[in-house]
Amino acid sequence: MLASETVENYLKAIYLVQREAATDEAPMGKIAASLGVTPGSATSMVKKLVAARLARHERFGGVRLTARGTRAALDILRRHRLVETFLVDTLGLDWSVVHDEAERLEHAISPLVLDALDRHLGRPAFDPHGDPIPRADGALQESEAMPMSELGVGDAARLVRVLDQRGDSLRFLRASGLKVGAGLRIVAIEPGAGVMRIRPDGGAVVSMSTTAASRVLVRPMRGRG
Amino acid sequence: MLASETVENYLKAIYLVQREAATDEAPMGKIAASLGVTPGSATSMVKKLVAARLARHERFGGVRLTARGTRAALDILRRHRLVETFLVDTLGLDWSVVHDEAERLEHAISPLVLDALDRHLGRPAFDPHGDPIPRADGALQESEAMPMSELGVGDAARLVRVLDQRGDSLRFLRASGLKVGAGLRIVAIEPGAGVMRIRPDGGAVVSMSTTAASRVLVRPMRGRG
DNA sequence: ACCTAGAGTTTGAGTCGTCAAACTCATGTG
DNA sequence: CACATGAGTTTGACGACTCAAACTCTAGGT
Ligand SMILES: [Mn+2]
Ligand SMILES: [Mn+2]
Ligand SMILES: [Mn+2]
Ligand SMILES: [Mn+2]
Repeated sequence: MLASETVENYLKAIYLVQREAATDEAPMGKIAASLGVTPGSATSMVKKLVAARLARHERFGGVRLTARGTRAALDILRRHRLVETFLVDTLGLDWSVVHDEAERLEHAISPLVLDALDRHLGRPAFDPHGDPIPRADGALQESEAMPMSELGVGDAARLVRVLDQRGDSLRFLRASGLKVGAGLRIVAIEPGAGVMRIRPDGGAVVSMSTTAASRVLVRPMRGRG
Repeated sequence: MLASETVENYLKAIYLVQREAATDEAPMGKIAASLGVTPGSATSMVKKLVAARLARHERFGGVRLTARGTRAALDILRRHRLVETFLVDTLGLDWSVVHDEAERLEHAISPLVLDALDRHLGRPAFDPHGDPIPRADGALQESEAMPMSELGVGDAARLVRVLDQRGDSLRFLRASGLKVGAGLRIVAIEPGAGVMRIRPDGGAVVSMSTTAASRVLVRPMRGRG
């Protein structure tokens, strides 16, 4: 709203980097990398965010959003994920392309349009990738899930979320029958090769690296192991 | 696409100013005014458009888009009007607010999203204000219509288009029952006061200045005068 | 304790789009 | 025909954002 498109992108990037850091601080280099910008650019923008009381930062330390910064980031994340949901559910686009589209559209959505979109979509709680959609008041509840890579041979599970937003990853998953809500079973693990073999319900067995599998979140089901 | 958001706004503005000029040339001052920018800013941007072969211009003369510039402007106009149609038809927003929303969204719509939107809306030919939507190939057909101000007392007509995009004008028209497609009849004209009185089908008589009425386009119907 | 590799910061410069204010031009009225 | 008026242009400056490259700090290993 008050923030420029660039500031919005930084806030969202810092929020996401911060979430995935153990220390809950976003390293400057990861912020820069996630925005495709040099570390120098990130440093100078973070200075502005600090001046605007949206982030805290001390020289050579990590970046942490303030309450206001976090609130703003969640607002942008809400726009992003509602737009993704709209693009898939209403317009029928593939889940592998909507992230990039939403990356631009998220900045052009007014509160009025956002609310109309939310109502039109039936106030969804999750986006097409299983990411939770922050509510209008900023509430965000992550779903209970574990990395698919932690399952054992014979374990059954339901796919609930895909963290990797890269188009080719998403296209591979869709082509394999691994979509949000799908059931699956681990049929083999090759620790030496770093590969696991997975059978989606009603589909053919596919192989994935365990690192790729660690970015796919599942909810285990009781099923004969 | 290749053009920045600012360049897109200039192209669209020049196109629209050019269309309403008798000479088919856009005066620099009108371009500047329609964008809310100083004449100096418009002059320097037009220089860039000329360098990019999107417009032609000679010092102290009018601005005229090249074929490429016109094509680009029509593409932006298509995005703008399809977005407006979506906001009204799909999201249920009021026609008085969608222009400003579309002014931002039009720059964030990729060809992929545009086509999905077009299909979802049933490839509409007109936007909520009755403005024709340029086709994907750049074809644009203006509808046959005359200013309501040129009707005489007793004439019946159908409202086909509203040129004025100002929110309060549109809210007044909607509140009066004067929406696109509505029938109406002129019940009185006061040339001295510059006012005409109109009765929308099934509604109460309302007064409008003839200048306001000249921005409302109608198609006359055979009806007893 | 040192010292180095890597992470982060600073500086200086460049692009884009804007404005204010000084300037130039075209025109039509006296 | 002069010249005032208004339209358009130029200039110089600024803010927002970016990069390359020089610089500085921190941490880990020896
Ligand atoms: Mn973005
Ligand atoms: Mn998502
Ligand atoms: Mn616009
Ligand atoms: Mn319109």
